[in-house]
Amino acid sequence: MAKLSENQRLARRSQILNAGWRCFARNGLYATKMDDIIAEAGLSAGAVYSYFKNKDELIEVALITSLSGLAEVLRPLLEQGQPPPPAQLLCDIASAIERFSQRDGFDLKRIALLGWSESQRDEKLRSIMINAYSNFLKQLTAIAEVWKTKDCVKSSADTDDVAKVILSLIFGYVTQAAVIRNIEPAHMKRGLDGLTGAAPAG
Amino acid sequence: MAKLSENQRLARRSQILNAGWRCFARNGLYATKMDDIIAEAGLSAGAVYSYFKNKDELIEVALITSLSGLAEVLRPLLEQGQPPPPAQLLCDIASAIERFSQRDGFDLKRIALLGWSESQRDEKLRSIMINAYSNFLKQLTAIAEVWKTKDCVKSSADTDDVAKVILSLIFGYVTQAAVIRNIEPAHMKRGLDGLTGAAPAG
Amino acid sequence: MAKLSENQRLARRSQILNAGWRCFARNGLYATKMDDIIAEAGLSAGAVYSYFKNKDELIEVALITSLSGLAEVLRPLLEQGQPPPPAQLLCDIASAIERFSQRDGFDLKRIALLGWSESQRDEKLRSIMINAYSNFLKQLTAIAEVWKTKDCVKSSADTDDVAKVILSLIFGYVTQAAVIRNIEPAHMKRGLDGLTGAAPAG
Amino acid sequence: MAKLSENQRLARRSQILNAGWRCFARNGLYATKMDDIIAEAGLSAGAVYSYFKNKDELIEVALITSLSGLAEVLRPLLEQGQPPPPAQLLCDIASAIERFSQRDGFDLKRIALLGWSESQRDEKLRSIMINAYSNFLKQLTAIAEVWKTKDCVKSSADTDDVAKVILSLIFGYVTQAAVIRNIEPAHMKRGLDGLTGAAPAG
DNA sequence: GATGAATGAGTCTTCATTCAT
DNA sequence: AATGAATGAAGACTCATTCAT
Repeated sequence: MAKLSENQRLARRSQILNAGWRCFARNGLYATKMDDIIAEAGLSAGAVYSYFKNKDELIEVALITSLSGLAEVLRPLLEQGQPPPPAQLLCDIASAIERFSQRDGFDLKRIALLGWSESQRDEKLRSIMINAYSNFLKQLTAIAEVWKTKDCVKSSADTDDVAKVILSLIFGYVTQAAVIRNIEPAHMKRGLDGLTGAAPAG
Repeated sequence: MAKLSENQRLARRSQILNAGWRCFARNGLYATKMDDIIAEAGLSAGAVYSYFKNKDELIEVALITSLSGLAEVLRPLLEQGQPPPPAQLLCDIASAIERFSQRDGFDLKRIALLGWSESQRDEKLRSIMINAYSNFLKQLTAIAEVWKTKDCVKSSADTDDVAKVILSLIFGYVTQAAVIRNIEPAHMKRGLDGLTGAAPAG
Repeated sequence: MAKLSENQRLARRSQILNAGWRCFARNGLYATKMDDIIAEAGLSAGAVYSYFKNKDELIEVALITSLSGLAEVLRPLLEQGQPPPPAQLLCDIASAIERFSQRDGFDLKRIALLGWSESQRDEKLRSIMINAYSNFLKQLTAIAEVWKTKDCVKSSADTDDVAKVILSLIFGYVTQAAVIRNIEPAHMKRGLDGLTGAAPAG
Repeated sequence: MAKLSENQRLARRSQILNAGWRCFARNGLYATKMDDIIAEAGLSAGAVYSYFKNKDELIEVALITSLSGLAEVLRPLLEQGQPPPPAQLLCDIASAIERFSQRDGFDLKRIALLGWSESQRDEKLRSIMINAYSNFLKQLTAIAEVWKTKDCVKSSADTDDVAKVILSLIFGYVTQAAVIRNIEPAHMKRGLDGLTGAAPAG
């Protein structure tokens, strides 16, 4: 066969990675066997192993690229100069995650759960996650600053803490949506709205 | 050899379960080998297998009992007639989780991540989780009703949605504390306070 | 099953090692599959792997213990105070090797060839061999000193060089016997006798 | 593409064979992968396979041509009408082997060890070796006859046995030089001289 | 003729589980 | 009841070889 172009190689790699995502989302990291991924990718064992050193690398890349996929999706929401109020932003983020999740059997929320779990035993993965999430936190802190100027956030508040609460809400949404499957973006908006702007919280 | 009393059997079972928790928290569900648990419990393979049918059962019981342990811990906070305002309640819950976590190598937060992850491929486990979490949600809804009477929550709010948001905050706290390790109960309180009771959120 | 005594464990290990020797002698190091050894030992894979970490360790131990077996066999010949003349000693050594070789499908000469070959790519193995062979050389040097006093060796000779020549003769016997299979201990005696004690060689 | 001339084909084949020799000498027969040889030869897999049917053939040809290379080198020493005395001849042969070995990563001594080892499981290879070595033996027998006339060898000696002893010395030199790396051609001369021409060995 | 990507049979190794003692 | 040695099915990975381009 002719030498593959860089683009073709990248496409092949994506094909395998997609197969991995689908299998992992369906069965978890460990119950997924290499043969499952190989069959799902429609390739041979050798072909898969020429793109990924071993199963661990495939897992790692699958988890890490999910993370950057997520960052890509959230960027426009987090970098806008005029962020919507908290409840609306949260709803927008949850919606973006849902949209991203619905592609081709690749469920970002499930992958996120796998990644969090795996990060507890893989320090390298955890440090990559810390890096990615710290970035989100930084962006959320900046947004909280803007919110202060719009009275969405108390002027006395610590914007770092506000950012952590928002990130918690996002993580919690993902978990609840994946595990209990009782929640939609709009619920988050309405619930946070209900909690917000009422009398002082004391 | 003499028949063991019911109490002795129960103690043995706990001993194994504790060993399982420690191993799972340390290494995850799959990287933990039965031999690890056997060694950690200080028993023989045969002994462990006389208390648990197989590894899957041990995993299941470990995850499910964690869940009920958590329920036990949260009960006094969720059932009190006079709940503190949202930010304070959240802080209390996070603190309770931390206290519960610090026991003898058994980290509830890590176990929670494992459970969420595992629930994606084990429907039986997931339905048990749904049951437990639905209970929390019901209790939180009741609390949200009380909050309404205290103006901590808008009178127009849907208390189910408020409950979901509170549960998200708890889940998100657990995730953030386990993965990023950047957060303490007080941050949640201050952050939610900052977000709450400011001008209308629109 | 009951706990095995130290002796039982050692016996089991020998059983596996013997199976390895037979397989290696028959088929070489690499064409021998673990399944061959497992079948030859009459055990299960797991059992074999509980005595040897992996195939490499089994190979290493098989080669190294052969070496010490050889040393055991040669010791009485090399340590005797009154060594026979060179040609006779060589014949005795070759005979001892043959006797050692004929046990139960374990051919020391073939194993030696495998070991020499393998030593070219395994420095650890090579250094163990160097150690063992250096010992032989030392003993042979001492013998050459005795020979000098008996006029079997010129008084002007370097006994280290004499020792190296004797070792060469042993190695060469092993090789020729294993590869060409044209030689017996007596041939070495007669050939060396023919070469020795004639007119000056210079 | 244009058809390659016979000369070009032969050059290509040599190029591959040389690559094989270098790899085999470096890593042994089995740890050397076809990809190693392909890379060392600077060709493509397909190209190599158009010159050699498979790895076994490449191994066989590499070993056999080494053998004839050696014969080529030794011929002038073994066919001369006036052979030097035994110790000197041995030294000359060892020197010739060393000279031959020092070419471009191709170590004849290592290849010899591989060949001996492999001959234990490949009867075809062994019979080719027997053929080549028998030739050496025949030439050495003729030389021993000459030695008899010069009193380097006892007149009563069996020249076949003398030849076998000389071949053993050569094989032993190769082994000792490759494995222990403690020996040079001159040591063999001096050692054999020390052993020779002293008092009757008796 | 040449290429090198793809194949897939073949190996090593692990580990949950059993059961003879 | 308890033990822990033994089992063997299952899974990850390799690498000689092929063949479409």
